[in-house]
Amino acid sequence: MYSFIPYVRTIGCGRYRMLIMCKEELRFGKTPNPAWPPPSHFLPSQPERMKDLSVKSWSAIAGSGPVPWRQAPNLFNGSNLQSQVHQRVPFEIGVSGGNDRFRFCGRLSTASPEMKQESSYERLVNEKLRHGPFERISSFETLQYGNAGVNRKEHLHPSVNDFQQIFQKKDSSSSNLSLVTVSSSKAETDDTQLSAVLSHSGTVGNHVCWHNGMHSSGEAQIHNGKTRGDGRGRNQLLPRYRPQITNEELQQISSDSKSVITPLFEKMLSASDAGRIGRLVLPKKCAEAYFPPIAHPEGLPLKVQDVKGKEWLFQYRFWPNNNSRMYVLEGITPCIQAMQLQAGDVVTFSRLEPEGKLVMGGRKASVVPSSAQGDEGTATGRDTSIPKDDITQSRFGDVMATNHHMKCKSSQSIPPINKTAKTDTKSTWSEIDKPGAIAKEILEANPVIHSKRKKSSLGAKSKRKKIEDENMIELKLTWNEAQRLMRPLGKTVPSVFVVEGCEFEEFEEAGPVIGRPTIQGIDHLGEKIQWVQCEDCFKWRKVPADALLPWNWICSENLWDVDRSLCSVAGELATEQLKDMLFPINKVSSNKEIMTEQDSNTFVALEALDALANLAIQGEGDEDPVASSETKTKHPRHKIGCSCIVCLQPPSGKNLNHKQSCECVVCSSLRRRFRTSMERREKKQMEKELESTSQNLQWKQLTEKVPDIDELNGGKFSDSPLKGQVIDLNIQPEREEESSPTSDSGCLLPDAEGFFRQQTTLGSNGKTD
DNA sequence: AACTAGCATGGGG
DNA sequence: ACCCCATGCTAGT
Repeated sequence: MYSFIPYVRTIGCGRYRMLIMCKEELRFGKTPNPAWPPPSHFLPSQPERMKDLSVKSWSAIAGSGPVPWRQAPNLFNGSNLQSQVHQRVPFEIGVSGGNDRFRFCGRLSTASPEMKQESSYERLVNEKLRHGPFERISSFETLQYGNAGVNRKEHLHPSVNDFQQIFQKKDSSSSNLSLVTVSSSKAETDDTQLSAVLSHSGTVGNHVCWHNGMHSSGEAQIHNGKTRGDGRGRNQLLPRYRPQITNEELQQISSDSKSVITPLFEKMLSASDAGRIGRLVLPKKCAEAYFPPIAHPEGLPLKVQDVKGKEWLFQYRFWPNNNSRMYVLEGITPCIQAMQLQAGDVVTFSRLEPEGKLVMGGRKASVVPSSAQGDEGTATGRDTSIPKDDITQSRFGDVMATNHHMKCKSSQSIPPINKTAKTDTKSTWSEIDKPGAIAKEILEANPVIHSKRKKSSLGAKSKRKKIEDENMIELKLTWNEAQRLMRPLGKTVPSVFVVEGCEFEEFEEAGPVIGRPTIQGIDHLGEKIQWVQCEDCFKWRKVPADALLPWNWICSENLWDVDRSLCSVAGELATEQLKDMLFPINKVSSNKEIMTEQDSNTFVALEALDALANLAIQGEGDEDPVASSETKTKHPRHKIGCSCIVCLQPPSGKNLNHKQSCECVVCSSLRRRFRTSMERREKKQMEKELESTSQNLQWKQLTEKVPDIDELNGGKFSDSPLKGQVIDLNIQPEREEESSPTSDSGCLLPDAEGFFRQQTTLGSNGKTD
């Protein structure tokens, strides 16, 4: 089996978790697939349920045709269905059965010569594929039409009956591939064009793959007299919008056996989508393809049914934006809430046939389409590494493929290839993630991963977010680097608990996620080494620079210096040397304080605190309230001075584990930090005060010389408070002072206090000794 | 002041 | 260079 199962664990550190992959596997993943896996790899044995599905999909296609927008008019309250030409986007359906896999490139709504045309994209793909084992992939014209009894001319105007007849004629036992193409134009009625590319393989166990296709014919939607196509061509939905409705979802939606579901598109909810504003930004292409055409920004009320059958009324509209449009669905909050969706989750839009109802579904980000979990190896002709920096993309491209086999492996479902062409990093989740663990992980992390764009924003919030994201990346890398530490250490058996549906492995004894902090250094030979402190004896030992040490590293684990593998052996690092290493810059000032081992611990603690404060485990309050962190750390086996993340986690505010006089590592470090921040704050405040005083003086002198504004206005406003305000708002220095110090020191203090109070509970008034 | 509607911005594809 | 779209911003309510 074409397996690609990286080592993945959900690592819990409070509410944070981590995806870790084995380096080997990552390497493997990054390696461009030298050859396309044999077709069989892409076509696993078809689960029985897929047969049903294929039938369903098939009938859906036959029955209604994959019209982009076919919602019954009564579904929108507004009856002002524009009569403008509204280009319907064709739906392509491919069928693969057995080892055959076909790809249909044609756009049958257009004249036949165009069927032969491949988009450059398709060409690219074909070129690529033709050199691989996929030579079998058929170009459109090689497929047979004969059985269907539809000649090319007829393609343009078949009736639904044609469809049905075609399918009735289809010998389902035949292993031949039949292709039915239908393009229906009913311009005389509603200008609706119907087009579809259908294919069917009679092979037992075949399945219908489908995806939404769009015309590449150059026909474009027209609105406001403008062409609605974009420069890039509208022949494909972005992969991230391709529907990946799971079988379960499909079944849920089409609980009525007579109804069939046509997945249209889906979208991951952004923060603003899921926000209180209740506006879902619709992908333009999807909106134009599948929603009713709207000519005016006010748009239309749109009835959408949720999977439970409940109907919602949204306002489907657009905003003019840069000579374009932004389509939004307004009033979605109740629906989103009802579906318990949030940012990062996915909303899906489907059409219920034959009613033509729009159906909106939701998928929690933490839910992996079940078929993606089990149907490994159904990959399309795609390559096999994870674009590390584009997991979402990968996920979308790939889960789709494994997802109920509904997507045709056609030109348009191959963006991952395209991606590959660019990045050479490729993978399918199915290949990677047999149990779906990765996908799950990724999906869970999606809000973060998917926030590329969020980073782009320039607002303060976004900047903050960006910083946070960057920090996360940094941490991630660090953790990736330390992945070996993340593995269960020897005999350690983690206890597993579940938080918000996510499994965490808690290493009660083997420690949490971060390895033993070390100090990088250079030994007398000039070689890079690192110093590590024994957890038991606190002596510093020299280990190779590349040694990755468990958090609870002790002397006996000193494999590199057997002579110093006992705690009883003296350390080779003098306190003074250590101090130099720790505080190289503050060498002079540090003379004031004698560096003690406690201090070094504090330093480590500080560093770790800084880096990991946000990661600190939240779990608190369930500890023995009597126990003091001085005598008992969160880890039973840990001792004072342990700088592991768990031990560093200060006691909660609820448990007064620390007294004001507490001298433990954490308390003293926090005390020191607080002192520093206080000093800094006072200094800043003094500076500000000085500055403002001088500015005040200057201002006074100025205003004394400048004629009064009242005088200029004939004294009309001499008593007006506006006078002061106008001045105030524009130049009065106090204004600036008001904001600046507040944001500066003013914030610092509460922060420090809050932090201090919350983290150390050294006193309810936040005072320090 | 809080909320809403809709435009503007700008990073990224 | 152009377009998309997430989200900021702000006038209006």
